[in-house]
Amino acid sequence: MQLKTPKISEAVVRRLPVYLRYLEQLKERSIRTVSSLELGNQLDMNPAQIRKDLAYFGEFGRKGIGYEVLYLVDKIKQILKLDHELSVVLVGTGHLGIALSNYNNYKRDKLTIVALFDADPNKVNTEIGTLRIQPLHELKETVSRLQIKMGIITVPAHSAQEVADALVEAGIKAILNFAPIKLRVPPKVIVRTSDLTMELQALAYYMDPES
Amino acid sequence: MQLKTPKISEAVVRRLPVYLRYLEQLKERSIRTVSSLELGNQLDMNPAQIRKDLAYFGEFGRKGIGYEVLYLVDKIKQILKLDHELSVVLVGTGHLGIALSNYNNYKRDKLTIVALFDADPNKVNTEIGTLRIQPLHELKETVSRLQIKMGIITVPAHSAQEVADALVEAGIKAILNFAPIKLRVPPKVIVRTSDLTMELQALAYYMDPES
DNA sequence: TAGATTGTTAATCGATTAACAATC
DNA sequence: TAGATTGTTAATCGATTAACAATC
Repeated sequence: MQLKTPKISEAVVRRLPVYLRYLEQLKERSIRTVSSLELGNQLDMNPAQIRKDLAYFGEFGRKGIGYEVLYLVDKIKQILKLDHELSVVLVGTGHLGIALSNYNNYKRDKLTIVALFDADPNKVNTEIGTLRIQPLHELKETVSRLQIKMGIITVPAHSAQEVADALVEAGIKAILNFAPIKLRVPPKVIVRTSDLTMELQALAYYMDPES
Repeated sequence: MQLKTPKISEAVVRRLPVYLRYLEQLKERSIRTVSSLELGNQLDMNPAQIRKDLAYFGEFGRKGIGYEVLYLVDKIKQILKLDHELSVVLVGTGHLGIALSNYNNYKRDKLTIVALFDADPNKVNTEIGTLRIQPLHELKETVSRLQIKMGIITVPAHSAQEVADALVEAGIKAILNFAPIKLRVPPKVIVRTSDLTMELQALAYYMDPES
């Protein structure tokens, strides 16, 4: 029911989970309200930016008081659509895949990994947590039966494009890709790539050559 | 020997590994030269941006010709300091930690994970690849003996700050943090946090509520 | 009421893109 | 030479920050 949507930049969307994570902590500590100034101090961000980010989506605060923690948590979850059930499929049950599928255990939202796939016949039909690893030929049927919208790719680079194609074919709307490769998908499908080794390489730049 | 350094933005530094990754592919395919136009097409980026990014660090191309792949690969590695040996320590040998330590097997640069640590006595002294998992009380001695400059944190959120403190105390200059928490470190230490669940949450925003 | 803090407009800052002279 | 493509300046675009009236 978002009426005012002037056009939200990706930078804003990426900050919302940051706010959410901290607000969840405040919630646990039973803190009722928080100001943008306090939030900014804790997160090393400009308070004006925080107010502006939130104001894109509505008037969530009260002048002179600040933001009510419980209310804001709910609102941000709504904005991020974490209040709807959202089923996720993960392909590639190596160490990274398993690490991500453990996310289910900690989750506070309705984003759930509901199916695991792997090409390795030795892994197929073994279980991780409560989920059975399935063979890839079951992908399409499972995605449509469980109404899965989002996919995570944690397979080696050489098979990532193939898996992406299969996910798109199965009707997936968004992909979080951990393979170090640029995926080609139709424009309607959203891809976000997270390359852990590239992060390391970028960090090396800031290393002081001496010392 | 970088003389001209007008002040490079983080956005630029984060794009260099993207260029590098693609150039490595061209190198493997024995392609000699590439233009910014071609690079831009392949990477979905603006060619002017690519030229500008590279020009911050020197004149690497030739007018009318483009960039020589081998030369540019070397230059970018130099800029990112991937031509120096750079030793990395990883703390937390859960699935994510193991996934990252496998990076050693694929590496094309001199960035190497040389030590693994874990708090769990059952893991200590077991091996992952060629590395023995060490107990945390050996951290400081190992970091200084092996001249380790960079650390990766893949422990649960509740112990991440403690580990960060220990890394800083041991003399680490940069930290790549995968725990979902904002770390407090002295200003001279560089921290980059990569929160995989936040990526998923941000992606949920773009989900079409219908369909 | 006085103090605090929002939501929002205006000012600033920085990053991206376009354009083009230089030149291979 | 003619065509291609760089390096770089200028123009544009967008994001961040400051400032402040509104108001709890």
